[in-house]
Amino acid sequence: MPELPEVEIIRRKLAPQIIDTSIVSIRFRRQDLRIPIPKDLKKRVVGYKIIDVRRRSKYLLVDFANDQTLIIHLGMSGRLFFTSSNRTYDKHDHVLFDLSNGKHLRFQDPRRFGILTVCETPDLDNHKLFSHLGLEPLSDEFTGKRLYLICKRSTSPIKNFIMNAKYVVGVGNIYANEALFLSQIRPSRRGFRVTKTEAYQLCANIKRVLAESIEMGGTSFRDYVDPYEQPGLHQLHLRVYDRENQPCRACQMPIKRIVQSNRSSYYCMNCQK
DNA sequence: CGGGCGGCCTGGAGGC
DNA sequence: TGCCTCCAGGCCGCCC
Repeated sequence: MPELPEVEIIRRKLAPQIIDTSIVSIRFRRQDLRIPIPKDLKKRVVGYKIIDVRRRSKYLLVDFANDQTLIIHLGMSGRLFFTSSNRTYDKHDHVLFDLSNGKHLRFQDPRRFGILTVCETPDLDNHKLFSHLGLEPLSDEFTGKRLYLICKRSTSPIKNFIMNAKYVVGVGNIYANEALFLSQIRPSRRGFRVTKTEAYQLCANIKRVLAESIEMGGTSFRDYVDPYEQPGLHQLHLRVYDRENQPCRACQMPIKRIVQSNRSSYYCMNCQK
């Protein structure tokens, strides 16, 4: 499941291969993703030079020289990878891009929670999918001080809070659990009960788990692979996520699983208060 | 108005 | 081996 680190890895590996090329043709096999793929997408991007590949939250952004930006979201099960032109189709290969440098990219997404759309580059921040988005966790604007100031006002559980894209983007279930473990805070603790010191630690630990995962090539649970279809290694280093009843890596107590807002939360009863 | 939660979607796992 | 149920989860939209 691609969260911020996985999307960032895809961006880094894709960028040097596709910047300065253009899309020669696009073939759609299915257009009914979470949002229907716009009918005029081809017309807006085919034939124009790719000038940048960016990331905002879990969205991958491909900028074209004609001021159009292709917006790609991988949802839960999406994959974007290079392939040979004669490879047989998987039933979930929905979109195929042929590039001017002879490479071919496929967008595959069994669950179809993904998004493929386009907008005028200058309008991106006002786009419906982007206008409400909060801070980038790896940016310098995301600080312990700011995290403390906003979570102080929140009555909701801290885990829900750090997963809320309105405040900080890109932190999904895996990394929220991991960062709270490192910060020794239980996921059920209310935002306003997090102290200033803890908020500073939580901020640092969110940055730390995201950066660690990027270094290890991301977390590959079920679906994630990079553009060369290689899985990451971070799943081997998870401290609490998906480790119910397994010993805590710090104190050996069995890891506990609870459900919050229909999502599994994992924590150590002994280490996290 | 903050925020909880249902629903979208499919494959895989587990129970019987 | 097959059928059923449940679960995974990002994100919008609904609703309290």
